[in-house]
Amino acid sequence: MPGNKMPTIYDIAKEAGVSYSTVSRTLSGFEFVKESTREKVLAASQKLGYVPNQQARSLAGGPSNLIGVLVPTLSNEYITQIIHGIDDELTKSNYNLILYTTNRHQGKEATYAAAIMNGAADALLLVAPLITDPYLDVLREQNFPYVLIDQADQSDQSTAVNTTNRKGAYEATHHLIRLGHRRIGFIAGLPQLNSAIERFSGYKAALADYDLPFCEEYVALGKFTSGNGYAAAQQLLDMPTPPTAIFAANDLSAFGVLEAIREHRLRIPEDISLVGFDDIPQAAMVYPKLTTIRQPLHQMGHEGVKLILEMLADPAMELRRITLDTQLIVRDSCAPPRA
Amino acid sequence: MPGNKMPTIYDIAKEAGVSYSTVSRTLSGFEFVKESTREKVLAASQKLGYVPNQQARSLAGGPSNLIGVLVPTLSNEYITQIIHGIDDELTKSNYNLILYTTNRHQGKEATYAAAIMNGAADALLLVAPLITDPYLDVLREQNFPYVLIDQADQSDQSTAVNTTNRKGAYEATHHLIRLGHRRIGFIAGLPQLNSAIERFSGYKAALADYDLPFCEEYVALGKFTSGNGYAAAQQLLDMPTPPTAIFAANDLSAFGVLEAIREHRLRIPEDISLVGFDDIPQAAMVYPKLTTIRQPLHQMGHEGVKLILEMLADPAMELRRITLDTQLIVRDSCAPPRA
DNA sequence: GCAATTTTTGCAAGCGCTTGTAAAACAGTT
DNA sequence: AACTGTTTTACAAGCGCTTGCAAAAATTGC
Repeated sequence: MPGNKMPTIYDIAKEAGVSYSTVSRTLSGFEFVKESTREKVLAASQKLGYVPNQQARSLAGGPSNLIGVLVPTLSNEYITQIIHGIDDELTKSNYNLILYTTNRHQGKEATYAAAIMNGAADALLLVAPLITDPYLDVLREQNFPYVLIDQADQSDQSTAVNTTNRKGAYEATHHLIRLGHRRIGFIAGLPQLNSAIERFSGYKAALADYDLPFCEEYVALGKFTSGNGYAAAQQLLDMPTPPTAIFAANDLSAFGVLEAIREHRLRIPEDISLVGFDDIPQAAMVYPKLTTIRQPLHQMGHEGVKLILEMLADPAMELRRITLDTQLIVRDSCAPPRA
Repeated sequence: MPGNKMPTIYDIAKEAGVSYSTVSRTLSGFEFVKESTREKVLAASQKLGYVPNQQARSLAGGPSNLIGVLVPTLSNEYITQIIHGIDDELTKSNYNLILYTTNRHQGKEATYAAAIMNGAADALLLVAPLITDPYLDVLREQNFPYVLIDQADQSDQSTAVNTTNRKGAYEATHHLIRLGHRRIGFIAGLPQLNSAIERFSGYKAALADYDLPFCEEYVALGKFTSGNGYAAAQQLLDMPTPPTAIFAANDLSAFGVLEAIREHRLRIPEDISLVGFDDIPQAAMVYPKLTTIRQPLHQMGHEGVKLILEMLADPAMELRRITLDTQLIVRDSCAPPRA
């Protein structure tokens, strides 16, 4: 609102002795501008310290050079890391990032999506969105470029970046089985998220493959937060015959489990083993260091950006789906069960 | 760019049977609109699913409803936490957040500032900026609303949110002295940052107050990163008579110190004590849990936003400076020195 | 060296909105 | 019922930029 007198293309047109449309042309696309003219314009804009007004540019039909990033929350380092990856990759382009956090008011995702399509950004990156909302359809109908990160839509109609959630969970469980555990608890994630569903499925598959019974009682809802993970673990630990190992669907809930185990005066990994999922930075810092399934968080951000940039360059780009590999990271939180 | 046909105020004007400026007036400011008219307009805009076009609005002189947040990097949880606080508080208002990361290209801060003043955002929140750059002056000259978070400018001419860095560092050092340490190493932060300077100053003051000599050799440059903290600690630990305690100017570098200590096969806190600064979430999760000085990271974000919102509401607001209190958090990384 | 091209430039219109100003509608007075 | 004084609405202009179209300049071929 203040910003007294920034130079406009008119100013630099006058300075360079050309018309404003010539200025516009040299500055944005470079169609048919004589080299000498271009230089004059560039010099003038340099001299006056010209900075294009994005609002005007985008209003007039140009790009806003903004990519919207929609995240559920900022309180989870898993999200933060992905954003970090996005930001890294975006910095290489000349797009900027506009961040929307949806956790508080729900239903806000749809509003945001509307605002974004209304020119606020050129494209949208959705990080772990709740897919139940119908705004995806709107985006798709309008042919607005977007990519899903860590959440595929059931209908398979969106370009998305995912990881091998099921396989990862399978490996985590298998790791525990291999160590000799037979009573393996599972702290489930938010059932609205595909990743949570797949991890659960991986857990069950491993159990089945090794002829271990699946017990409903060994499953508790952690909702991907450490608070709920703590509560869920309490529930498991208070059973008459508690599990000898726990696989938490994400690191954050694993930290809650850690806390609960400690309160029960049990030692890790001697008394009980624990595996997480995500490998957020803290996982390597807690004591004992957490064995977990690594998701390439940064890379997920990178790939998402690359995809969106491609879509922007080629609006007719066909649907794409990238699945990144997860990896078992063995650290100090697992051991064979007590004899 | 796609987004076929979003309804505009013209559409809703037609629908409501009033002129477009009436629509504009009821939708933004509410000056003198008859109640019945307002209702008609609101109903129409509801019906058509109208979403204002921010670009146009701001171009025409209205606010963009965007707050720019300029951060040096996203790889430090200390920054992330502040952003989190900012975001929380912003969500309550109806501003959105546009994020600029400056780490990669340097000198980018100035470019960003220019773009922002050029209408990209209504105000600017600068988190721990390097104050050497001259763009602050530009902002001030143009009377553009901004607030500094965790970095006061020397000239005391900016509204800012700070913490008691000096006092915190003093207390950290004092804590160590009280435990009986006499050789206390210091891992310094980035000397361009005021916080680093003040923490150094607090360290020296405590030494002086308790008649401990200040030794240049006990000071190593950690630059606020864990990698550099590690290297700095190596340097200290390899001295003929190494310190019995180390005060790291931030938690991140303290983590590096932790690593280095471990490699030297020393135990914490038995062989050597360690204090950090910031109290990022990891501090409570590492082993041993880190004794540190807490900065109210979230709150810093909150206060910053509150200030900026006030400035936006009252452009003539006088300069303001808020200093939040730090707090010594005693955990498990300190003990008296060996006999 | 001139017409026919082709490249380059300039003008006008318009993106969706705000806002100053003028006109219209309404009230309250005599 | 005419006249003020208000409240409410409509019109026009313009924010800074892009872009289609037409005019101007440069280039080519003969």
